[in-house]
Amino acid sequence: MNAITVILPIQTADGEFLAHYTERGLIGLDFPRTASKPAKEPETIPTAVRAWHRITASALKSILAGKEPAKLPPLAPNGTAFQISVWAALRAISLGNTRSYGEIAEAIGRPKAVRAVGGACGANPIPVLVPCHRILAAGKRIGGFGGGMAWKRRLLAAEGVRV
DNA sequence: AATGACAGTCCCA
DNA sequence: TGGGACTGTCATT
Repeated sequence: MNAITVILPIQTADGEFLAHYTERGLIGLDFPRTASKPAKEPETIPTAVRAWHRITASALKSILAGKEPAKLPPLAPNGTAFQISVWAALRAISLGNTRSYGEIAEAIGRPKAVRAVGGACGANPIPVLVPCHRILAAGKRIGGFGGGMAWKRRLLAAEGVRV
């Protein structure tokens, strides 16, 4: 495996996100940092990555504006088999809808691994596009969020979700 | 190799 | 309202 990695910035009204790519697709998306570091751009950015990045930027801005993105880049997050299955289940949730941690656990065939689903959500390397923010605790309580509760509330508000 | 902590949930008192 | 069991992953010991 070639193991190229490209990190490209995305400017939004909420700050500068950083998108991480390998030759397989998007592997990570960082929330804006308080201490902003410069994005690392190699001399030669593969043509495919440029194309993916346009799609990523468009999709990110769409969701922040509360609109379902027309298209997503190839998503290739690294993780355990359990985490991959959780993230796949998250992607099936459309904008403006929510699930509970328990519902995700059931959907992947591990109904008792509710706690672990929370862990997998927290480990999600591609927040927003892989909608970990659409997972609420039982009874529509807000639950937690790795990127900070402010972001979870911000994203849910954009999608018109009330908790 | 074992333990503790965690973005949860159900059960039973 | 509160404590215990259950579960996958990671940091720490």
